[in-house]
Amino acid sequence: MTVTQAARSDAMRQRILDAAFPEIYRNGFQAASLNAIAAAAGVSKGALFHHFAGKQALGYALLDEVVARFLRDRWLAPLAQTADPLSDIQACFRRNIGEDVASGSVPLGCPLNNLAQEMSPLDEGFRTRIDRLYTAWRHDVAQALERGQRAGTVRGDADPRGVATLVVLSQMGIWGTGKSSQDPVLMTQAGEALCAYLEALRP
Amino acid sequence: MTVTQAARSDAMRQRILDAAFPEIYRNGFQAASLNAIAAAAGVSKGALFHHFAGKQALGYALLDEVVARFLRDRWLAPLAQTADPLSDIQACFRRNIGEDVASGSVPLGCPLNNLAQEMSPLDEGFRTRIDRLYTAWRHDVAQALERGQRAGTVRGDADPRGVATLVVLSQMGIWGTGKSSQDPVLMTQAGEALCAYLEALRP
Amino acid sequence: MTVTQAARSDAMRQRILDAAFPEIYRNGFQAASLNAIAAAAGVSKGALFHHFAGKQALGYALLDEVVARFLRDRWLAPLAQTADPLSDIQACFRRNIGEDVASGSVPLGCPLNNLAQEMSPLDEGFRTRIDRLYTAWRHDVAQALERGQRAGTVRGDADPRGVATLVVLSQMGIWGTGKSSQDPVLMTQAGEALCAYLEALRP
Amino acid sequence: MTVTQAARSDAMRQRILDAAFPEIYRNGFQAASLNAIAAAAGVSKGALFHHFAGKQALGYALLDEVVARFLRDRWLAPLAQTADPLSDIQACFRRNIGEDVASGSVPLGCPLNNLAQEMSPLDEGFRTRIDRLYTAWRHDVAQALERGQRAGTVRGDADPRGVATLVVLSQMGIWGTGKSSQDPVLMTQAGEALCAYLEALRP
DNA sequence: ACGTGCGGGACACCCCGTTAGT
DNA sequence: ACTAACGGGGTGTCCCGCACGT
Repeated sequence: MTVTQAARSDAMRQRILDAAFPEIYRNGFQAASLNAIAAAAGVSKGALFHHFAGKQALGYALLDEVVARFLRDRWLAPLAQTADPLSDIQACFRRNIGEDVASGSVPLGCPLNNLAQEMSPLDEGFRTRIDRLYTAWRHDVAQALERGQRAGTVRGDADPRGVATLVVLSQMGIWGTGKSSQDPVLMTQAGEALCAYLEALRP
Repeated sequence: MTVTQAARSDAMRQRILDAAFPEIYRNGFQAASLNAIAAAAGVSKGALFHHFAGKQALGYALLDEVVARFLRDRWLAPLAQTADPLSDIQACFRRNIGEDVASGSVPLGCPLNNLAQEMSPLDEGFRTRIDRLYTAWRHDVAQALERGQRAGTVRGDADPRGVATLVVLSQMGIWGTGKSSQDPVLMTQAGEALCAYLEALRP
Repeated sequence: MTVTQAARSDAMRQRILDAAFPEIYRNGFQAASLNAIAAAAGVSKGALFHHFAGKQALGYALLDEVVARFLRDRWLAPLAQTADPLSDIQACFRRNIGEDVASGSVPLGCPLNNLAQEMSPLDEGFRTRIDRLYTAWRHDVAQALERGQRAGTVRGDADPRGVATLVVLSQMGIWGTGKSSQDPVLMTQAGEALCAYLEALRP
Repeated sequence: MTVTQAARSDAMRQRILDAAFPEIYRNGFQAASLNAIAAAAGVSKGALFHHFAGKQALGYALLDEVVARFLRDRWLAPLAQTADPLSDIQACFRRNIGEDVASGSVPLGCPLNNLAQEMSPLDEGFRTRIDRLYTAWRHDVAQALERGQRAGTVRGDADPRGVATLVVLSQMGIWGTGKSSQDPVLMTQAGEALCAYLEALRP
């Protein structure tokens, strides 16, 4: 009983977020329509407004909850405790590129990068949240590389933070390339170019 | 008479494009307002629709003319006939990053990349034009690298196309990083990470 | 020919104002619906937006044009050149009260006073325009009284500006009384109380 | 227990009314937001609807309780048993005008008059309640004047009801004038014009 | 070639009220 | 007695594009 009301509310909130994600992912934040999101979620606009103070708040929640989880699952978790970060980073890129290519759908790029490019200069709240995610990303990659250096799987003279910056930056570029080229070969080739660079960091 | 009329017409067309560029650069294509563009150009909306069939056509023309020229001047021309491409690419990145950092304004990223991220998945005409520009970019960089290999300034075992892909992709990533971090240091650091990578390609 | 376009435009603008007046008169400015106004005028909302930058601008124009003319015709013109202002002011009150009572419709009060009560504290632009009208009103009444003093129809020891203030203030109060009482007798009695006061100002 | 519960309930009801008064006073009844009122009262909307059947009922209660008390304290009580009504009415106007002027805040007029102007033509329930208050007001002033006539402080040939009507009507007008002019001098001058009129009613 | 008037539609916002639950 | 989730509707704004007319 006590669980019913609160649980139903959270479920509806989640339904809205789940419906908002693809809508915003496809059309961008500004062009996304709250009407469409509400319709996709099977929710009235009143309910949407009840759960989120406005479009901005919905976008913030999307970043803080959905996109952050997306990032954690796809990019951060695989490196959490690795002793051979170069291999795991390479694997991570190859796997994610492979999945995107295999899905065959129109390449929509990286959800986080999409929001970053569109909203960072327009809304400080967005920018802060996005920057926090990218900073965490770079931090985790750098930490993994340091662990690799201690484990002897990464050259000691490599600069973990510089490499981490380039890895994350390359992720942006690779998916951006895929988006405008719609060419799986080119995207794969871009990924391999990065992997080759990483290969050179082995002892 | 005839030449005057035609010249005036072209000038007005150019005024519209020049006004459209910052408007679209700042707000994105979809969020940009034709009213605002016409007002900024000091032109009636009738004139705008006379010169361009619609918003889409204006965007296409912007890409084909303004953005293409922008790309040529800032990134392609410096590599046109170089015999030491690595140095020139490094210089190019450092100069462009330096200018952006020095300008001190809110970082709006790369105009071409902005349109690529926003419009590539939504409009095939945009995607084609954008892809054409990026392909040319990669091609010119690859050619410059080959020239460097022949001149002995680039290691012979480097893959010109792979490196070119990574160079262009890094440009996307560096400016994307700058946009969401608003951190000149980070952006500079990212540029240096790329320069270090290029340094390793010298014989 | 040359007159056609501009004339049609002005006619439509006037249609909108004419439709806006009763809508705002009845419901107040804030509660008035632009949808309803556009529908009553037989005009699309796009056209409405073309002629007036927004609801506020429509309200301003209504004050500056329609209400100002209303005031001039009903209250200012009759006193324009009178030499016996007390009689003319009394006649003016009696006539206007009589018309309102005879119309039999629900008493909606004075359009200017309605806007004054609602919008003066909320919007400085409204307040300024309203104050300008009331100031002109008081000024014209005071001038008429001075003319009467020179003509010997008004006691010389009367204070024209003080009396004018009370006359205008009474107009507000009389129509306010009529609105809430919906009692023609009471409204007439209020008018007569003012007339009696004015009567005491004769030499 | 029972008394505690009932007392708490009444206290909450009062909190709502106390929060509703300024909100409606400032924005008008129609533009006032129940959400804002509930928030200002620190009460959930459910509680609000528990105590009042709807917005209308809340408005009625506000008139019947808060505004009526306001009227009684500021305007009726001072005349309750006076034998020199003219002086007391003058004093009442001067004090109330003085307080409003001294407060220095944006002049929001008379709460009762505000509701009268806005709601009288729109809602019969409002109109009835407002009319009742104004009728009582006029009645009390007339009675005080009659008392003055009997006490010899008011001329015997004055018409108590006519004068009372003009007094109340002037109150409306004076505060209306203050609202749109935002000019303390003008408001004071208006009050003095009324006081001068009353002065002429002394024997 | 260029300007104006105008149309239809979509947008985010947010309101008031009810119902299911505590 | 009181709360929170939720529904449906209406708001002002403003956009893009067309059809005139100059």
